[in-house]
Amino acid sequence: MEEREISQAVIGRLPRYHRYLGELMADGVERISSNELSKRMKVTASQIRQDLNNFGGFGQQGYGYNVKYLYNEIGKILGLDQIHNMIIIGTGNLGQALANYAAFGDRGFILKGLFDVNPRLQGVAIRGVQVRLMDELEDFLKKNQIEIAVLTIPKTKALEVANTLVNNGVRAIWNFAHIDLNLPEDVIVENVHLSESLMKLSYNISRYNGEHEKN
Amino acid sequence: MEEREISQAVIGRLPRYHRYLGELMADGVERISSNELSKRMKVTASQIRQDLNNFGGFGQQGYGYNVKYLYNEIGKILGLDQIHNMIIIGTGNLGQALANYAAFGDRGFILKGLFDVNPRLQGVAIRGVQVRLMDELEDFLKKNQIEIAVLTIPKTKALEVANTLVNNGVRAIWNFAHIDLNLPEDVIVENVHLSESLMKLSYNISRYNGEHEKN
DNA sequence: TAGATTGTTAATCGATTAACAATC
DNA sequence: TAGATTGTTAATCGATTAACAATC
Repeated sequence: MEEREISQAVIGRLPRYHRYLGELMADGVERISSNELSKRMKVTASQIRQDLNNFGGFGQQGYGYNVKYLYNEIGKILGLDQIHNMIIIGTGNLGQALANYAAFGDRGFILKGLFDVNPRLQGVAIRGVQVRLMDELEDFLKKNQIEIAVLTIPKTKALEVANTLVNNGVRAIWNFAHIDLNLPEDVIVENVHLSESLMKLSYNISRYNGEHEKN
Repeated sequence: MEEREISQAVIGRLPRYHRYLGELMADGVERISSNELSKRMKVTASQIRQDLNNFGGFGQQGYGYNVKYLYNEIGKILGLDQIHNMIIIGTGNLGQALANYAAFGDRGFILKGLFDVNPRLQGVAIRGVQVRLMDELEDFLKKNQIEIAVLTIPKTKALEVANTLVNNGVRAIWNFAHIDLNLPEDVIVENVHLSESLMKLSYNISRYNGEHEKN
């Protein structure tokens, strides 16, 4: 049962395929060839076919791909057909923004709890989920099966909290803290480092200004 | 003056070097070798040296790198020594979260304006910057030199607003809308597609559950 | 059947790693 | 000077693209 790893480069492109296929579906398009999709997405048709064939043959020669079918299949590959129980740690601006982002629920990411250190937030409810204090976290985790935790807290507390999460069964962390969490190998960490994203933007501005000439 | 492009793979790593060097500085570390940094960051020493040497020789044989100097040099490469005037379009939860993120200011990203369609937000101030209605946007852009616009609005309006921005001198867009903005080549777009990030997380959970076996 | 388009193998390209001479 | 470590060239690895036979 030797299984070749699929590269993160490929995985990183799947959500974008999924998005485009969703749009095509909404536009009532029934089928699409790799060539036409390639034009819309500005990637090569070759890459699309290679990427998809990591997971199986979803198309048909001479026809192309059925949009709805491919959309669903990619959804399954991404685990969007499953329910994922989720909590958010840190109910500041960013935590609230994510809590309010209803679209996550549509994709099977169910918000089960909100936590914060600030007692003034205690009992406040966002989308029907009330904010709990951090000292309730461990107990809550023992009583509820939580798969994903969203970390929107300052980096100083992030590692400590992450360890608590992992020790109580959390399998995956969506990390917005500006720190690399060093956790056991089997814990999935997906980082969103906003300041690093802004720095890349900044670099590219300077590049266009010609500030990177070597002399 | 032929200039070889530096790959986005390299650029993508610079902010992380910068972050680690900042931490080393805070810890009072004066110098570091590529080898020791490689252990901390879990990348190869070779990659660190190759990456840095795209921009010049910042180290010294037999000594390593001066932490503070390298931190500053990478900061310059990333354009963090420059002032970048910035506005945020869409003052919902996410827009507010970003507006409140004070650390951006420290790095030279100055919040000059906030805009929203919702009249109830008009005049509300966040960090001393008041929210304006969208119909003031064009006039505001003509009167102020804005380099970066943060787009935290629904995807339906994003492209239209982006065009207005670009037509009025905005050079770079930090795009949080779930859409690919097709803009002129010289406009820098840095996408933060949160739902795609969450899908990657989700894929990796399923992968660990062994749900991706081919049979 | 003829045309279209996939799935897949082979070729190319680029990025990462290894090795080592230069030099502090 | 001897030891350490860079800067840089060469080797390897992996990802992307091209090509085309298989097949709907």
